[in-house]
Amino acid sequence: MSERANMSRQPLFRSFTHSLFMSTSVRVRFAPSPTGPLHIGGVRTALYNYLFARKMGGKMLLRIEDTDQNRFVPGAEDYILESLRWVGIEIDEGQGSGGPHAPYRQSERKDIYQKEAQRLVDEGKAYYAFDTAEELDAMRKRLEEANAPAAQYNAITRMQMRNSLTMKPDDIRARIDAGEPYVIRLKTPRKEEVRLNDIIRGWVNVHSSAIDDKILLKSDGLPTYHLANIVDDHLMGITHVIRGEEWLPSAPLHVLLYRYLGWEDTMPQFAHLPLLLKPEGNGKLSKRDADLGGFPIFPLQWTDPVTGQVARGFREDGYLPEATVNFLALLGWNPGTEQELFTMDELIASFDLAQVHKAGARFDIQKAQWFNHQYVRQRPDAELAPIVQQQAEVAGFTCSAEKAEKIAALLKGRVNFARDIFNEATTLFQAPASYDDAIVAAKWNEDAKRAVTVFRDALRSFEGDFVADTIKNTLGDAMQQAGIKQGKIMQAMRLALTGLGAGPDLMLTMEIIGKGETISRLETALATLVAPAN
RNA sequence: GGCCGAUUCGUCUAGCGGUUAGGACAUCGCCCUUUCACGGCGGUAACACGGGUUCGAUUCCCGUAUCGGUCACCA
Repeated sequence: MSERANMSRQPLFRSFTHSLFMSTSVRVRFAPSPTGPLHIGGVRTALYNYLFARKMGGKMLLRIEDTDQNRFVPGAEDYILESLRWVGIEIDEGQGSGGPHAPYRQSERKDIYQKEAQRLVDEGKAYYAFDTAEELDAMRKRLEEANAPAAQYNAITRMQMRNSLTMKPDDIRARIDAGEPYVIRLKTPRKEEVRLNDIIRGWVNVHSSAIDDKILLKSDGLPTYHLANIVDDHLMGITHVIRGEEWLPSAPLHVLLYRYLGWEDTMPQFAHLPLLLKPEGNGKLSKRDADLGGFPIFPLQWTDPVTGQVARGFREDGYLPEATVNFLALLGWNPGTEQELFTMDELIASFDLAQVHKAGARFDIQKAQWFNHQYVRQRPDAELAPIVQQQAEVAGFTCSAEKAEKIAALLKGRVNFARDIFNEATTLFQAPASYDDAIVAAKWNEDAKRAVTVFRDALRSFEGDFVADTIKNTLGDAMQQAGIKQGKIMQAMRLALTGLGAGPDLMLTMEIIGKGETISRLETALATLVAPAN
């Protein structure tokens, strides 16, 4: 008795403090299930929660919803934490950060849910059910054959099933004492209109007859999502539940639960976010789309601990966190202005739940690439340099920090991904091993040969700083003296130096490879290339 | 199928009774340039359909269609 009283005191106390804080402080939570890598849609949900929390000066919580022991995947929780950290979502309270409502892992809060479920049973708002999986199947089959509107365990069918509403009290006690497995089901009212005012969607009405007698507590003693999320949101003082649209159909059930648990006056407000859809075709975005389209739908790379299969991640694919966030933020929300590029602080400043779009958004990786392009070109050269340097070293070249920085400056505006800078820069490390045949045929003629020869000679006697400006002057003067129109021979010059017909600024290219290498490449070209037959 | 939700250029979206229906991505063209890009400028391109309400509907209401979600001892 005293133990029981003691147990119920804590939640009551929390409930009281909760209502005190309610009016002054927004508290939101991101509550993923550690069943694998966090989907990019989950990251967006977390982001919207975070933006809202920061905007309102509130708190962002992280709760791990691991009430399904069968679906537990090792490493998934760490993956979630690391993903949020990578995109820059800071957790104020919760798993990994601690806080006054610990533990934040639902599997460690078992007793709390059991007590609340028991309370509902005691108050006649829920009941024990002993039906086996086979009996449930049989019931559904029977109802389907009878063309019942809905094959569900509800106010009508519950009286034909094996539960504490149909069985004798002694029998019930005996079965429980004997350890027979049972679940606790919500006694959903037969006729009742359940209303809910969604921040994004407005009023949503559902008749209770459409809600079945949901299982609240499973036979393994753990709660289902429905019970756990209500109990925790209440105890943790959550003021706004911002989650995916897939929860909208069960939201009325949640309202009912708040009511039955006696917490309706402090019930959080709901906001159901639109879903992320496949780039083309029907349905929601899935891993299959990622494999097919060759793009990531997970924030970080993930290796399945069982199959060893690797799923690509935004981070490993070269997306910058700020680009990922910017892209995600605008997938379903927009401030109504024409601004496209936002820092996290700017997102926070302009974010508004009421402006979240209602319809699902197709996932368009091209837009993500464009955002990445914007952020790559904005990045200081010094920050891009180490990436270039590392790739160069992996490829077997030596590359000074200075050179890497120059390369970054030369190429960052041309690429979508930082790693493509090096891919476009190979001619800056290596003399051409071959020459583009089409360009040779079109541009390598007597004038070109003479131009390259004259320029080489000019460089041999060149003194001073070998930089773009002086190189340009040297080339210009040499061509003028030789009576050659510069425009006519530039592609041949590029061909001689890089073997290619296209590329970044040639003067800067020469500056980066240096005078000696420039002369050497020109000589090699003169020795190797023959003019076409005419 | 029942229930819930949604529906503006190919895509992301602005619009909240009267607009030449705006922006961005993509696409096309032009300019810039030694080239390819980048960048700049410009073009093509949308209110799902049918009824109402209204002097007037992209906007409000009702149907239809289509799409999405959901109907587990998963979240």
